[in-house]
Amino acid sequence: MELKRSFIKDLLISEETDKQVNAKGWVRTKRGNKQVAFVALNDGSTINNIQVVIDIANFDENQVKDITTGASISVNGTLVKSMGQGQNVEIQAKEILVYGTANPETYPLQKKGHTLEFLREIAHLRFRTNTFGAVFRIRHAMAFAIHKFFNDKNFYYLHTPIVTGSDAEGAGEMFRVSTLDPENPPKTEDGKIDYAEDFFGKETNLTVSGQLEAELGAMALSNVYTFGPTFRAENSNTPRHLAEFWMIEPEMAFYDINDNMDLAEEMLKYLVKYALDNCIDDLSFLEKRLLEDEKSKPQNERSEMPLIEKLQFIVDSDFVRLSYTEAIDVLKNSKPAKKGKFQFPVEWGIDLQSEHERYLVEKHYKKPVILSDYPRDIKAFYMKQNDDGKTVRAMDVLFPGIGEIIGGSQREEIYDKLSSRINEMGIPEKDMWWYLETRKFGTVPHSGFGLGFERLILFITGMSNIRDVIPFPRTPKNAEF
RNA sequence: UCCUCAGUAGCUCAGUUGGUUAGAGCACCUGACUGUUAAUCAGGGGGUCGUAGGUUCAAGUCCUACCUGGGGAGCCA
Repeated sequence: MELKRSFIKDLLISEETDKQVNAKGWVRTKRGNKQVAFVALNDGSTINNIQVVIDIANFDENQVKDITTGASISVNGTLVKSMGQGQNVEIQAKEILVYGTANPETYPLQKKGHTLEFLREIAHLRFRTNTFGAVFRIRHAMAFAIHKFFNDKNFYYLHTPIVTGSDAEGAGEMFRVSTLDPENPPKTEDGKIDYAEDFFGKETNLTVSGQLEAELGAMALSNVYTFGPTFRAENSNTPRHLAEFWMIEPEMAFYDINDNMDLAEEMLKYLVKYALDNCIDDLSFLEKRLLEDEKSKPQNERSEMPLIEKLQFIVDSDFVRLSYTEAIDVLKNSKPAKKGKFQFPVEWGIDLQSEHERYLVEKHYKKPVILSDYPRDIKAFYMKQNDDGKTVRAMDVLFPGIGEIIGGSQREEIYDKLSSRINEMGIPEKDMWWYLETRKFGTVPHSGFGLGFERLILFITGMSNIRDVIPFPRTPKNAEF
């Protein structure tokens, strides 16, 4: 009789021993001697392996030889209490089917640790390691939690376009989308490429943000959010940037900047708590990994607290809120400013540098910080202007170790003010007619923000390079897999 | 894009002021071991020293350019 396949996650907590079970998965290691072999089997359902015990006398010798690290097998056997230490239950194997072998001489994964840089070169196999298994299970849990959070609050998931003709936002360099022959594109009379001949009849690009379209949705559905891929063709080579990344962008009608900050703080705490409540095995593993990793670092480069404690701290603490202007005062009176330790001098009107943000979050407040009301001249055209004529209702959430995890604002809902700002910044108004019309017909105060999904995952997993929290990273000079 | 460090066996690394046949640990293969937990013990195979030039009697080692990766910065999420 065919046994129904059980997930290892469920077998490991099962009380029903002496029962016939089937498990399928990939071999992590095999140990043993001539009489008995111990196979650690993993199927991705949990970070933990189940031990399969093989009495070699009962099996074909060649078959046992094929069961090596990386091989895929199906095991029928008895779930029994383990005689050895280190696990509660194990499977006493009766029948084993080898689906696919993995030549030990060429299979690149070993039981001993690999560097993350090496594993990135074999991204097709790195899912099979403990670290990446944990990271991608957590990534899934966070995606699910985001939908749950918004659904429970009456937000609608809005699908904004990936291919966009709007190039007005200025969020970054864009990837062109075109079906024209790159060798011999059609030209206009003055010798320029004639995009009227292109697939969409105009220049199109991959989206840099779904915000403007999300605003349109919020002007009828009240609360919407987007959660999709976003593309930036910036030549950024850092552990915090990707050319293709996922972004969550809620947009809320009738929200002012304070409502916006409340929502951002509530959402981040909800997500961190969800991870603590649902991914504790994976988080514990990542915490140990991180501690091990940091042993080789000097004291001042190590984390202030272990991963799980850090996450709990986020859930328990109130985020510090202060205005840009107040932040500048704090920075000016800080020790590093007085001792001339900042590389970039602090002056009202500058865009804060990472060293300034890090000082505020990691040294001064030692908590997440929400900065608001930035100078108008360093922020985007759509942000609501304050009455002082100098600042706009922007807000950034800064996290320790990550920097800016959320950027958002109250939007300018007054037609004349928005229109004149668009003109001041030299954006062609004719391209923005649809955006401006929402301010003509039933405009309302509204707000929204963008959360970089991978930066959230970085924070929650404690990983340090953003290329290790997305399955197949897209970065300058790299689109392998 | 800028600054900086690195690239030596499948992996992680050592390799002295330039000097004989380039080393180690792990992995892998063979053998030993009746319950292992990164199993253990003995033996074995495995290298165009990132690529291309150059200096020198002699280059893994020095010089130049390029490629790739790490860390930092800018742009940002």
